[in-house]
Amino acid sequence: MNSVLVVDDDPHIVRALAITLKGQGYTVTTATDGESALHAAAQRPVNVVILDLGLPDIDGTTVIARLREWSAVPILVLSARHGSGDKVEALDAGADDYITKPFGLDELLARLRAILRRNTESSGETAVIETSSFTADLSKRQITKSGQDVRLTPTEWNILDIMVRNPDKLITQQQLLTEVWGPAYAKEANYLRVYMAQLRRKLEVEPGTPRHFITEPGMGYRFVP
Amino acid sequence: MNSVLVVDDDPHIVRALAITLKGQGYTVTTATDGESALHAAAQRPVNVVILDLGLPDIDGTTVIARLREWSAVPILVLSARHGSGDKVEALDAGADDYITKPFGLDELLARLRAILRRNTESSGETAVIETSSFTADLSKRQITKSGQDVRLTPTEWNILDIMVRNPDKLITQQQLLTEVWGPAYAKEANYLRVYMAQLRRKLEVEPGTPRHFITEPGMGYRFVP
DNA sequence: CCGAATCTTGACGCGCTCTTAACGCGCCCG
DNA sequence: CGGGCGCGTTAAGAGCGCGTCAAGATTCGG
Repeated sequence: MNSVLVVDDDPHIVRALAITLKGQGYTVTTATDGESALHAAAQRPVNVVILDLGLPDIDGTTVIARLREWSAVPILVLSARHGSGDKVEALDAGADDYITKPFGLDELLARLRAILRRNTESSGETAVIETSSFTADLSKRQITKSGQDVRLTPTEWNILDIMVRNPDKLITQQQLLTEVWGPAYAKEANYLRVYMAQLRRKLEVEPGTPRHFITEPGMGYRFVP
Repeated sequence: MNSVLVVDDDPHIVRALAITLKGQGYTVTTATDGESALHAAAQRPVNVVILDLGLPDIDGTTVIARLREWSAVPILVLSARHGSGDKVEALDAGADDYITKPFGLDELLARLRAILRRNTESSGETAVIETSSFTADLSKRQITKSGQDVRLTPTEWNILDIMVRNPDKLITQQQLLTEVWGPAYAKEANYLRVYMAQLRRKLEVEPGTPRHFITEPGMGYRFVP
């Protein structure tokens, strides 16, 4: 899922971090000097770099600067030095966070989560659902059918949103009614029939014989991509 | 330029930080407890929040969570406690960075710069947006329409900025209102109608039939280049 | 302290969406 | 075989959301 590049000149630290991170579900690549770190980062895109400043060959700040020449990958810096001069230098060179050794593993992991959260949020995951007759982009709130944009009213969109987020799953009428209109309308099955017809007319190839918005008689509806 | 909200229960620290930050060119708002901090953030959008965890009324982690309910503003946490438990809690609640007191001012400023750099980098990928009727240069804050420069008021610009940074994406009215006016104005859909009309009159070829600032009835607006 | 630009606020009309009711059809069950 | 229930379809009135305009309030610069 998330890939991390760990760079430290001490093999023990590298190994300990690698084991911990793998245990958390990260994919881990390692390097013990600046050159191989830059090489590794160029070989395979990573989601975040954990970088020790005290490397044998290149100065840590230089590594950051060289990385920043072509990559915007988040960098989390480790350092044994407590002086604030190093911190300022590293952060201004383009690092995203800075921890001084010795550090708690839980803190490192928390900062890692914070960095990754920021990153995935801003890049905006594109959740796109495709069917044989239309395409739905949930983040853009946009529907396309054979190249043509389809306009949905708010209520239509609410229903579609729920259906599409639960593919192949049966959704009872009460679920839909309470989610869209509120619990007070749980008995108004009429509304559903009207709006399901609207959706089918707008999105199905043959609204008469629906292929994606399936009625399960007596129970509810089912969306099949 | 960049606005900072400083929250700390110690007025001395608040004042010292405010003076330092203003000296760096930031616009500074202050608060000495959680409630007024949330209120201040709701009144007017800020670019970053500096938050002390030890507030007299609300727990710092709760303040973070309440802020995160509606805002993605970066949060830099200060704390007197060194235990890693607090750090993990605050970071997982949605904070972006964490410094323990006492801290060096230069380190604080460096971390602030790192946070703000991240924020503007990720959003400001394409500086220039072109459409069939006008050209927008986000870094220069300049709009050109058929060779002629167009003057936009600050509010007009804020709206255009948000729309243009999210092309083809539907932006709900609440999103626009909270981003531009603050969450306190989330219900004032009137403002949007007025300003959207202004933008269309200034930027669209036919303001009556807009091609770039599209209304999605009942949902929001969409910018299509 | 004054003037201009900008923001806020209210009123009005139009179009669209939601609501609601009526009708026909097919299926299940008596 | 016939009645009832559930579902799909259609249509029409009511209400709401949107665009527009204009005037008062506020801010900002000179």
